[in-house]
Amino acid sequence: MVRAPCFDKYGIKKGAWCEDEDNKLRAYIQRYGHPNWRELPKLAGLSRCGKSCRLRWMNYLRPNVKHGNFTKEEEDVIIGVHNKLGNKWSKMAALLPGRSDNEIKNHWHTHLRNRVTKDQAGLKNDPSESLKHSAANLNRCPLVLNPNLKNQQEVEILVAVMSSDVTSSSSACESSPCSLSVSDYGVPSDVTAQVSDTAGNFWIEPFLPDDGSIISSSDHMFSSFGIADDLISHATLQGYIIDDLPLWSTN
DNA sequence: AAAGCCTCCAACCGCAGGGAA
DNA sequence: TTTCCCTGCGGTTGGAGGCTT
Repeated sequence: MVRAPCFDKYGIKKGAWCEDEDNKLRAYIQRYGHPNWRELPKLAGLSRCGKSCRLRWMNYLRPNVKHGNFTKEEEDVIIGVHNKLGNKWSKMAALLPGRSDNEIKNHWHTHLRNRVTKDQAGLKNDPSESLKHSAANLNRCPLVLNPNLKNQQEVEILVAVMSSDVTSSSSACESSPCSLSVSDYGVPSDVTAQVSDTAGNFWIEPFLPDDGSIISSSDHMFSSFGIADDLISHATLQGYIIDDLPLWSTN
């Protein structure tokens, strides 16, 4: 189910990755990080283009990346966000720790699109029912219900804002959800300061992971939490990074 | 058994945005 | 201000494996 390996006219390898290549890429990134994807393949001894390396890392080799079946809860999140924002796979990936945008996109096209089309066909006789249905999808999100979640209130706010009309989100951002300070969410100020330092170093220095999980989360959250950028403060999100917990458990 | 069709997902491609020079 | 470079995003494709006839 993968493309057959081949070489282009510049000697760049394309197609499926072999285990040896994976090991080289993983080892290099774990040791030096990825300050420059373009240079990385040369330095790591890979006959690949930088883009290909990045993709392989983000979709497959990254620590904590999840493979296999999507849970009902994950699917509900995807459907809910898709209802609100359309094909914003990276936004969905930001809300589903461990899932890549590519995987979400594939899952949508192969499983969810048809399901949603069917649902909507069943609801189209009553447009108001359709709206209720999409809101219900979001409100069923496990991140609201997960009892283990530490920053429950923050997530509730995120979901509440997402559930509101997108067209009003800019004005809404000027009101309470976006203007709330870190302390408003119950994140200790000393911890926040700690994280801010870490975040600052993150941009300057190549990361040198202890266990990989930290990399995963900070990389994930800082680089792609576009929805949160729009709707809630970064400071709020940093709470998740400290804990390095998934937003919800998937069993 | 085998030929043709379908499904699914890893990987590729092109473009847009942001930052540096 | 403009140009160049790099990264990330989203659409699309290739092809292995499963299914149907």
